[in-house]
Amino acid sequence: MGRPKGFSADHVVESALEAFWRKGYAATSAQDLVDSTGLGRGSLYNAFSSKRGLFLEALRRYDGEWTARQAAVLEGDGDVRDRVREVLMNVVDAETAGEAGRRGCLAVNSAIELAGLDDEVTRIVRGIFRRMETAFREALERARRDGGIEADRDPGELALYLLNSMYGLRVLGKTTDRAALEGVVETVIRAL
Amino acid sequence: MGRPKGFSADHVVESALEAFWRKGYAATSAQDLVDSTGLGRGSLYNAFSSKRGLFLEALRRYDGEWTARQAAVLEGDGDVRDRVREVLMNVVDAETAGEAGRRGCLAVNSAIELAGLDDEVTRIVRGIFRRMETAFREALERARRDGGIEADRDPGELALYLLNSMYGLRVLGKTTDRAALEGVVETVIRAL
DNA sequence: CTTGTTTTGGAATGCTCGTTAAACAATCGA
DNA sequence: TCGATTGTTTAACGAGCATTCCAAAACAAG
Repeated sequence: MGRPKGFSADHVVESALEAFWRKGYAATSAQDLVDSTGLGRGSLYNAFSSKRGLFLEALRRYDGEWTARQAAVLEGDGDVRDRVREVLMNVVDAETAGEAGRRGCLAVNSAIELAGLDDEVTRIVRGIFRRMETAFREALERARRDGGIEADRDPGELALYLLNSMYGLRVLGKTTDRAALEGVVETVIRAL
Repeated sequence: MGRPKGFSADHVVESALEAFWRKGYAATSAQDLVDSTGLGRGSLYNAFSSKRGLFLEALRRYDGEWTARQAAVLEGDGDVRDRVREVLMNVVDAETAGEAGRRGCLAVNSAIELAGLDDEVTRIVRGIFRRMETAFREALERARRDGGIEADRDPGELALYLLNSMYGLRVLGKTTDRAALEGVVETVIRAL
């Protein structure tokens, strides 16, 4: 009953995600969201209850898309080093993609801007970090059983090490050229 | 000539630095700066020309203090791994310092929030990154001459690797407990 | 068609933002 | 002592903020 919505909530969240990703939470205004989603203010506030509500939705969407895709790479078959390289090179690619590049990772950006200041954001970000850490760890555990890495290495410690390196790339990616980032990726993998 | 200033510019920049460090650039208001520095608005805008001007000053101060201190550790004597460990553990200490902790690194925070959006900020941040990278590289070059690390390693590549790891710690530090961060530090150093 | 319900677009709200203006206070050289 | 100069204080500014409200519009059910 009632008038049907004239927009797809998925598409709106996607547009909002783009805006928040590019400028951060505080610097993205309600007007920016109106412009980027194409909705009127009323519709926006009717569908999502506030700017923060829309942001949380966008952050969850980011988790469901980008994080899921990266985790899936680690769940695939093949040498663990190759899979880790693919994940890290996906980051390098994203950061050096020209027009759409240098946006960082929304989870990292949000951790820097809002962790410790907004509990729900902190919770979601922690979830994203943990999800990637688990994906790394499970890939390393499988590799250890298959002889892909030596038996005396600790998959848990190495997983956190890889997570640390990956998020380091998101920071260095802001100012560093592609060749240098590729060098870092190789050095990181050599330690496995 | 004229009325003398009733405040120390150094102290004001220091207070502003604390405020920007805790909440970021956009989320720190002019009122926040008035409160944290104790100056009136007029005096603030008379001494520094704008919120952005004060922020740039704070960022330069951060470079002159924290970055300089970390670089100095790398210039000291002793095993290069011990010196690198000290630098990385300084980061872990800062992130897990309770009340004053989890603020991240102002250069990293600013890179995430403003790199690519503000040219002068980008320039300063790039300078800070380069300064730390150089400090790492020179320490590694000395170690390679002294036999501290093997002769076939590339100090330039390793320096960027360490920079990457250090800034990764600033991200993970937002949500990760101390023991895990210490584990990362050891894994990073083992790769040297 | 009417009635009930929901969405829509945009004007309007109160508030806070970064910044400026102006009157007043403190110091200096003469 | 007095004018020139600079710092301080506070009120005020226009702009933009997130959010709310409301009348018109679009549907479903009866």
